[in-house]
Amino acid sequence: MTEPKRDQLVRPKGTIDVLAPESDRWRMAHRIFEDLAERFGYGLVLTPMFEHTEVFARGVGQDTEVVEKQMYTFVDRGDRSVTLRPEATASVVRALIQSGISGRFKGAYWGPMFRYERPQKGRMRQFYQGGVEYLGSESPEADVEVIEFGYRFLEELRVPGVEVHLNSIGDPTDRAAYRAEITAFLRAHESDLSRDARKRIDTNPMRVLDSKADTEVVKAAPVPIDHLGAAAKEHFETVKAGLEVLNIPYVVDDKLVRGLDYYNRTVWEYIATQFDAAHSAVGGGGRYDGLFEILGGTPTPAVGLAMGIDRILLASDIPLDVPSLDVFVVVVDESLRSEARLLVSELRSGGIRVDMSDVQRSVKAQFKEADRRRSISAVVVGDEWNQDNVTIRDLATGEQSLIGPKEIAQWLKNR
RNA sequence: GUGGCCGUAGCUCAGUCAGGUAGAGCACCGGGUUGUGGUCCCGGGGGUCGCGGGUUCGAACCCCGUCGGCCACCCCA
Repeated sequence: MTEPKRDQLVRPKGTIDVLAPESDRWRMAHRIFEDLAERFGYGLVLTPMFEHTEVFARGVGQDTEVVEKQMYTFVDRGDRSVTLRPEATASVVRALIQSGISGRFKGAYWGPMFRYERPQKGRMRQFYQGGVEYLGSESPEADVEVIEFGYRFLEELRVPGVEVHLNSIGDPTDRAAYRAEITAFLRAHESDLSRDARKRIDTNPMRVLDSKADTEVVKAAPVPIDHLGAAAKEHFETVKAGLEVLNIPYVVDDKLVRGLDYYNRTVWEYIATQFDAAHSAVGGGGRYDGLFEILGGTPTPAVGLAMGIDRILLASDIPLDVPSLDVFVVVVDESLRSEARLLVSELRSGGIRVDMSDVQRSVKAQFKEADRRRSISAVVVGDEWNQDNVTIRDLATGEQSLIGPKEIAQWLKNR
């Protein structure tokens, strides 16, 4: 990180700037995400980056960490309380309700999310998520498809050592009975619990299960998966069977509960095992059949996920040294500069990645730049131009030949 | 929000313990090779040592504050 000079302006705490070539990886991640979303049949959903605070307060849950202390909330000039979105699911559901769409709907989104917290690697105040929502279906096949989506995304971005941690937290009716049990258990062990855990006994007892400070105590605690109703139980079994059909490995983690209130039944996280716990969760999702109602819509079953792009790129093995140009045009004779410019323009129109120097420089310097820019080839415009030829050099092998300018595209295809 | 470590050139860092007005490698630019990169050699540009204040004849170095980064907790993406 570069430090600011005197009056220099710097970015806000917990935000990042991403420049090339590092941003090449972001571009690639975005392309893979969009491509995957299209292959899976998810249409693009655009929603505002801020909402009326109420959308998240109600949607995410009043007693969640996110709403209690992480929201970027402010009052705008019209005296409305608005909040920078800490996640997108509540927004997408709000949008669906507002546009009056009902029935099956598959949508994908990509963009920045905001949570006010102490930054650390893989945990920023503005971070990026790509996610999909599968709305209007209570079928376990929808759960399986969404889980597969995230798994393939991580596969295509070459994230090693991914584990799918899977659990079911049941339906609200199952949870009422369960809540009484977990509360009683926690009360009985109250003296051994961390302070934070004790505070949660009344507000959100289930979340004590994944508190790292309380792993010992919680080992013997009752877990939601043992308290599923018949319907939720069957749903979960079908989801597991569906994953097996697709050869998607998973581990059932009966302590996995997620931090947002709207989930029911299936919940899961993708864990990058190469990392410590702090930022090993690179994505996660769950079923949220109750959210439409919470936000004032008609009850609609739904399942969705969010992938943490920042963390995924930290874990990804996608290399940086892929070629970023097909051709770098080297101008030998300044009198041919305009011709070279036109050649660059035509090649670009033909879909080829091309660049050249914007000022006169030595041939050596231009070749150096071609190399530094990770170009596949260098095309020399010099004396040979008068015979309607250019010299094209393969920068990896050093081989070069004389070809006509129109043959460049073909040369690239053949190499 | 709590606790700890750290901030010197674009990057990675040395110099801080024993105060005397800044260094290396890499990167960048130019030349050696007046039309050929990735190797080599030579040269060059670039820093009021994160910022502010204090102590001192003198501060990158000592003290205080502040901003930022990293790590753990918390929680999650």
